[in-house]
Amino acid sequence: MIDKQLMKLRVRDDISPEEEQALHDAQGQVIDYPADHTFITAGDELNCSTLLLEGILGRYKDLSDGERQITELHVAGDFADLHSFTLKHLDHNVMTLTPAKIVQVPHEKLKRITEQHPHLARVLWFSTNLDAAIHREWEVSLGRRNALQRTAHLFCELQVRLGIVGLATEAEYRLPLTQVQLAECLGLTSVHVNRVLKELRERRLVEFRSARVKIADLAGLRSIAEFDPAFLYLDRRPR
Amino acid sequence: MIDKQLMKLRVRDDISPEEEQALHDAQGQVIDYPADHTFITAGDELNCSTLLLEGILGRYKDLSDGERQITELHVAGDFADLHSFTLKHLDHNVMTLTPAKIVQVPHEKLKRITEQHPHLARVLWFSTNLDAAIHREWEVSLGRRNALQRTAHLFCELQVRLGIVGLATEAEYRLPLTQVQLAECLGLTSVHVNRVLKELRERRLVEFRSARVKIADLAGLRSIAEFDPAFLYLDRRPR
DNA sequence: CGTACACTTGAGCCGCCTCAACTGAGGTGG
DNA sequence: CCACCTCAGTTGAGGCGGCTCAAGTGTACG
Repeated sequence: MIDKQLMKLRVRDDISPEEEQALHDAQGQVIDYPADHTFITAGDELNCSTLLLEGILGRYKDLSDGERQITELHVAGDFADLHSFTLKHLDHNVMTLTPAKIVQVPHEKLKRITEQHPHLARVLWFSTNLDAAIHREWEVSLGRRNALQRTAHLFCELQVRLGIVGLATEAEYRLPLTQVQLAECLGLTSVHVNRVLKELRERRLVEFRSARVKIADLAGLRSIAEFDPAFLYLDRRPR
Repeated sequence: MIDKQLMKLRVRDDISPEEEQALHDAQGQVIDYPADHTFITAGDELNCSTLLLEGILGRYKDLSDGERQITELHVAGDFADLHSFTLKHLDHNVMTLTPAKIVQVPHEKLKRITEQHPHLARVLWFSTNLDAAIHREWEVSLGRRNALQRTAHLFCELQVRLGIVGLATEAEYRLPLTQVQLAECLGLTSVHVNRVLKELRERRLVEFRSARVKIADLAGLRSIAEFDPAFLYLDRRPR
């Protein structure tokens, strides 16, 4: 059930059979959520973390004028709030953007892992640092890339991240998000996202339609986005 | 020498005398760097982390057109690249924005801490998650706040972070950054930062001049920025 | 067959950028 | 001691990328 999480971890690190077992044993309740459901609210006291099995989640913050910024997307295999293990409560909300299946991992079991499996603990620590690296890349997009580059960059990022867990090829992947949700990731309005998607289509780079991303020219897409997958740390760490 | 780091950690957590000793013992070489010096470049293989004792550091990425985005500022007491312990190399550069004194902490010693001091390991893990929370707040600023709010928000953030280590009062703090460097944090041009600073001054909220931030109206400043210090996790974590 | 919701497109506006000129404070060498 | 350079900061004029407002189209679902 946590095979996608293991695929993700094993891209970057060795996971021994004992460590795999420890992860298996850490699993708690499995839950299915509908789309558009906020299941963690900023400030809630948390005693378990959420491992995503299927679907797409978003971490987000709302402002008083109703604007929303999604700060990271999560795909199958991601821990959506592993950081709540050390933070105890979150500074942001977490919602489903599509219907989603998750499994809860009690913090008590994570604590035991830190005490009994130091290497696995470091691997989990790495996972939260990878989330931070994704945040940094989004900061660069939001601060310095224009709407076209920013959108292209997000499609490139998701192609790699979904590819790791077998949910994307170089040519396409399923992405059941609305243009409003994309806009909330990109710091744009949905109207402008719509125009950008049109331009990406007309330039024969990528087509986003009916919940699919069809990449016509991956090299070209990466080129205009200045996409460098280094921030996703795809190389293996020495044990 | 690491007293500011301990001040920072103890705002959020209990640090036992043994743990304090372990941190002391982890210290390696002390180095003084001049201002404007990039001492970690993306991709460099790293075997120690950098604890900042004095000065201000910035994590940043450059784009091909010469634009730069600073993704986080570091102040005395911060680990500037504790995450390099799990990442092994960084996806971004780290530079001094002012003259700075740092102490290196070998990864080998951090590894020993994860094996012998699980609680302290979690505290350090927390520190990197706090950096991620700061990244998220900057994403919100860059994505959804206008130039005035964004600038005000940064001044509020630094007031709290410098206050923790005794380098800021509610009324003022030293901040020897240029307007160009501020612009690189804020995703703006230095010309526009200059106009924003003028407006903040004219509105009697905050004055930034000759390396000092003088806060005329902290409540007002926080109000226009919608600043909520919750993202800095100032509450104590149960042991 | 009506309602809701995602998407699409046009027209006009505005926040921030670009380009450029100028001021002022150090620092340095003749 | 001053002429000169450099670099941070300041200000104005004009342009443009993305926003706002508004009116559509398409489609799924009751």
